[in-house]
Order: sequence, then C-alpha cells, then structure tokens
Amino acid sequence: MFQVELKASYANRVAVVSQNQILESLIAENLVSDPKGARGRLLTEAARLFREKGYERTTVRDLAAAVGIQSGSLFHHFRTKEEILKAVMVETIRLNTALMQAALEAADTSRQKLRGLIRAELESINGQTGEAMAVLVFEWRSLSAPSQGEVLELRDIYEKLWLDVLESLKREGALEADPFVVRRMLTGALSWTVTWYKPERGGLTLDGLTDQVMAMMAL
Amino acid sequence: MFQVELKASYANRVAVVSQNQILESLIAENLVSDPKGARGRLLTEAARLFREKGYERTTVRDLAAAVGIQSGSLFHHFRTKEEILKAVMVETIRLNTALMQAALEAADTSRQKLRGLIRAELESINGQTGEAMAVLVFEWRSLSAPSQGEVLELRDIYEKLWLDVLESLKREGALEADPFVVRRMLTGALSWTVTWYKPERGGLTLDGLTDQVMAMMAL
DNA sequence: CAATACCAAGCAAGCGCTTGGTTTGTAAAC
DNA sequence: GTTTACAAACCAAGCGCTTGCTTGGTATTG
Repeated sequence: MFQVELKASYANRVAVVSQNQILESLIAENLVSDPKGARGRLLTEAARLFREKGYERTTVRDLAAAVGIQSGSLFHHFRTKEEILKAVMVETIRLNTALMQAALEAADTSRQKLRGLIRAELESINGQTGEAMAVLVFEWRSLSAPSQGEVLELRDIYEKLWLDVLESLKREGALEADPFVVRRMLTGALSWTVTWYKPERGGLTLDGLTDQVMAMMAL
Repeated sequence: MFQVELKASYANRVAVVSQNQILESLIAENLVSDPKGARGRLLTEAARLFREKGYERTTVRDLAAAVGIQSGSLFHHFRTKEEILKAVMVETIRLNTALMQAALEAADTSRQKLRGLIRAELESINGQTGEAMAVLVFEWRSLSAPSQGEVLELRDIYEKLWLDVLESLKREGALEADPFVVRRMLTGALSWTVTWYKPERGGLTLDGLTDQVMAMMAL
C-alpha cells in the first residue's frame, strides 16, 4: 500500500518525510481531506474546538464562526453535527494506520518495531494530528452507536499491528505480561500524555518520552 | 488520620475491611455524603449518569428522575448542575486519598507499596466507586476553571503518595525511568482500564490485573 | 410552628437544523 | 470572447425544541 523505500540514517528524518508522503497519498486517494480545502479546514477547526471545549459544548455556530461562514452553511457540507465528529475520527484513524505501517516497515527487530509504534503513536497524539487524536479518545461516547461500530472496525486494523509485535516480544522472552493487556495499558498511558506532555517546557522530546516508555517496561 | 491496625493474612480481607471503615470515618467527618441519605443517593446516581452519557448529555431532568423527584427540586440541594459534578469529584478524591494511605500503611517494601497503590487505584476505578472515578477522568473539562483549581489541590495530595514510592524504587535501582513520567503513564494506563476491563468475563481478577501491570514493568 | 423537602408550572436562552433565496466558480455554447 | 447554464457554496432568518434554572406554593418532619 504505502512503501517506505529506504531506512535513512536519521530516524527522525524518515519519520517526517514519510509522514508527509503518506498524508499526500491519502489525500490523493480521497481517504482524508486536504487541510487546505474547505472541508479539510473545517475538520481541522472542528478537531481543535472539540478537543478544547468538548463535542457537546461546541455549537454549530462555533464551528461555522471558526471557518468564517454562517451556521446554516455547515449543513451544506455535512448533514448533521455528528457527521463532522465522525469524519474527524475516521480520517484520523486512516492516517494513523498508514503511519503505523510505515513505522513497522522501517524497523527490523521486534523491540525496534515496538519502539517505532510507540514513537508513532506519541507523535500522533502530541504532534499535528494531536487534536484529532484527543477527540478520538475523549469524545468517543458522543458518537451514535452505529457510527461507533463503523469506527471500531477501522480501529481493529491498526490494533492488530500492535498485537503482532507484542506477541513476538513475548515469544522472544522480552515481555512477561499478556500482550493484549499490555496493549491496552499502553493505549491508556500514551493517550494520557495529551493531558500533560508539553514538548516546549521541560525539555523532554518525543524521542526522550519514547525512551521513558521503553525504560518503564525495562526494554 | 486513618489507621489500619494490623495486616491480616489475606490482603483482600484487609482491603475490604479497611475500605468500609474508611468510608464510615469519612462520612462521620462529613467529608463524604452517606450513600443512604438523599444527597448521597443523588451523587451516586449522578456519577452513574455522568459516566454513562457524559455530563453535558445528562439533563437535570434525568438526574431528578433517577432519584424520583422533580427537576426543580434538585436546586434545593445544589445551586447549579455543575456543583453536582464538582461534589462527585471532590468526594471521590477524598475517599481515594484515604484508601491510598491505607494501602501504603499495609505494605512494607517499596515494591509492595507500589503494588498496593496500583491495586487500590484499580479497585477505585473498577469497583464500587468506579463510576465516580470515571467521571473524574473523563468529565474534567466540564468543570469550570475555578472548580478545576479546587479539585486539583486535592489531587496533588495523593499524587505525592505515588511519587514518594516511585522515587524510592528508583533509588533502589528497581526502576530506570523517571518517577514523574512513570506516574503519569500509570495514571493513563490504570484509568483506561475502565473502558475495557470487565471482571465478569475472561476471568482476569483485579489481583491478576495488578500482577499484569507489575509484570509489564518487570517488577 | 418553623425549617426542610418537595411539586407544578414555566421562563429565557441556546440548541441543532431548515428554508428560500443569492452569490460564486466553471465550463460548454454560441 | 462574450453569453448561457447550472451546480456548488453560502447567507439571513427563524422554527421547534430542550436546556438549566426560578418561582410561588404545598406537604412533611422534628
């Protein structure tokens, strides 16, 4: 699907380059909206507002004002407010799945693969797509049951990426706990960083944070 | 403040006994409401509803109906809807701080103390007070800024309990990562269990889950 | 006979969303 | 190269409903 051609000497550089490449591929395939377009800009602003004030507290008037149109005009692009929330989530998952796959392809050992996944998820949560990721985590209940089902299907795809790596580590004896449980613990731990991790202050970089997670697991 | 007299042979028994004792002490001191009283029953129902539907989606009419009164009558007990949310959070933190302190006093080594804290927090999250704990985690943003400040002060008290234990472990060489970071990771990981851990199915007990967390950290 | 707890009714404000009509972008037709 | 056609994008206004909360009065309790 998406191929990372070569492993460069600087892991960061690989990450940045492939991230843009991947984003563009997805836009070309119409799997995510171009942030420069009208729809994409709305989704970006929606993610920001949903994260900042929560889905329920964000009114369609807020959303419209954020992109400079009237509230009623929103419904030309989306049928309901909830459809906007769902779109934010779906596009976020699509992007992340692609990023995770790239991270896996760029790593050799299981340990490196796990580090790649952790690093990629931290990047998703605390980087440019962070607001959308936070929405995905914290606004889950605001989705209607049918929409939850659709989003869940997409999520299963990338959860499997994690489980495969963790199971390898267990087989190799590097991990003692149950892979399934560990993944869920990591989901919580990494998601939670959005509430406290601020790269500007303190000097802890994303790579440093990744190292801390690995160290916590004694890996 | 609260003293656990003796360590019984069965850790569970200690936990259960002290939990009730502690709850009663707090009720006696008017630090938490008696769940049998009118106010306490409302707060219990409020926690359930806030967790189930979220604070914003829960109306004062829902809350009133849950305890069998008219919506207007709520405002005889609380001045605003937000005051109800705040009360749920404040009382939950008070109870948990007391439970954590008890868990610490019942353990000898740093490793056992950490296990006690993890076990206690998992119990809080997935046990009887689970709904209130989930509200504390997921409805944080629905609190007004002043209320957030008040609740934060209370939370700092019990966060210090965790940091002390983790710092001991680090000094002893059992932990490599930064205690501060580890605590935040654990906060996320343990809170997140509320979204997936179901003791009925699967057979993983709270003690088993605690073991998994320790194993994940290679402790 | 007070104080406490509650009810019945409803208000003002804000909500998601609809409606009917206008502007804008684009591309074929002349 | 202007005209025509038409859909997409947007505005102005507001409808119907729900929301948190108030009010004035009535039971209930110690």
